[in-house]
Amino acid sequence: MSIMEMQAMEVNTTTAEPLYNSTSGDLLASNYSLAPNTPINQNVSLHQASLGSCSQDFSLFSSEIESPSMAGGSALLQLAPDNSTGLNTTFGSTNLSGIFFPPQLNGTVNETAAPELPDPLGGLLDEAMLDEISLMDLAIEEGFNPVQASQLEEEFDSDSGLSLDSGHSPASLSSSEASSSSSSSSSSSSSSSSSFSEEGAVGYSSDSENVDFEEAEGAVGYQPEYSKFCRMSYQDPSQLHYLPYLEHVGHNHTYNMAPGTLDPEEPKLPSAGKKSSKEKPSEFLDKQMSRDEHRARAMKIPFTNDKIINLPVEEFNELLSKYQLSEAQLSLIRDIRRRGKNKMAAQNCRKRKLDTILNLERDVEDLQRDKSKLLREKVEFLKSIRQMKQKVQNLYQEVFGRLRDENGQPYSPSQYALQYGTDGSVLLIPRAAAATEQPARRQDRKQKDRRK
DNA sequence: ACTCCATGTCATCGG
DNA sequence: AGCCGATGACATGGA
Repeated sequence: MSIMEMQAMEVNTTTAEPLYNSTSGDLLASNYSLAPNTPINQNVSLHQASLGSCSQDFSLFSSEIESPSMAGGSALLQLAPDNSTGLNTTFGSTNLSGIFFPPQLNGTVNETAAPELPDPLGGLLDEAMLDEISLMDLAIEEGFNPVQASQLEEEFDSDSGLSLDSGHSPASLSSSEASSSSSSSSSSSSSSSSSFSEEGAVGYSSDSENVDFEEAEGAVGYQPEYSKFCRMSYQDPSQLHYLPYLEHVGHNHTYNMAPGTLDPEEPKLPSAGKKSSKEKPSEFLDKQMSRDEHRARAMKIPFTNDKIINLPVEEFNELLSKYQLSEAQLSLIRDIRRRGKNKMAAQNCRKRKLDTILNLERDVEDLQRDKSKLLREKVEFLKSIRQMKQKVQNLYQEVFGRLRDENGQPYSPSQYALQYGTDGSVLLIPRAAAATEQPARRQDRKQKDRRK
């Protein structure tokens, strides 16, 4: 309704108050009735006007029409409404000529309308049309199209709006995968094969104690959702049992390493058997080991890389204190611990980043749905406004066409127009006056008209 | 040969 | 001051 009011104001500069004060969207749809306290008045020029034969079935106004003689020279024709509540409306001081003056009326009356007279209602309707056009332009411009709208409408109809189908949500899928991953990683401790297991778990598994995965898990606190982006090895935990040895195959990151720490057993040549099927078992096991594991073995570190990496600080220091280790060994152990922890941190960081992207994409989808829904609602509102305006126009024609002057003649729509008063009255005023009247002078005009 | 992707690693920052 | 996690940047190797 505010849109309509604004549009009406754009056309009728004299409009100062809401045309309607109704919360009902179909305020004019039920019938053309006025609330009991909204009499329609005519100004003095209609002091002998009558509604003629319209009283019997004219639902807008009751047949109770103030007698011209009763009003005397300053007749204020009161068109008492019936008691219908269909239009519980307070008519403001609105120039009805601007809103209601029907363009068709110009051709239906005997008197010729002035050519300079505007066609306000038609303008309003055109404006509404323009609104829709501009809306559609906007919609198309921003990715909204009727096909999409219809699809969305079906979607909303079936899905009650914006909530995403959790069954289709990557989050739900990924969360289940995440849980399975978690259980997988925790249950794979005996095999030491999870990609979460880190180097220590993979490296010395053949000749050292099993990995304590409870500790390892304690170090990995983040259990993010698995997303569609997660094409990393831990996306499908079930595969981790079969492919752990591939995790570090061929990776030969030797930068930042002191030459003396290079593991002689570490495979350095890219041509050294790319096909695992042709490798000896010892080479196969070697390739399961990370570089740090090779280094640790070369430096004869007496405990697993997994412990080096995952033990709490106190236990780690306690472990170191139990052995007599050279400075090179201690340095390597510290590097192994640092790299191992950072490797886990990097994995978690990447998973977090992917999840963030996924969540943002879902947010974008939600917002796009919101936007599409609002656009469709706007279209519907504009349609409703257009229909209401049409009904108002019809009402205006009907009311105006049934008014009669003292001679029983209809009023010329080119010379007279209906106008709302601030007190809820409706005045019939000369068109020239209606066109030039300023809101500030409205009361004066009313008085002046009454004196006519 | 080249690109893309996953991963490891380092440097750095902030708690 | 040192530890530690987070993260950007870079390197590396596989597909």
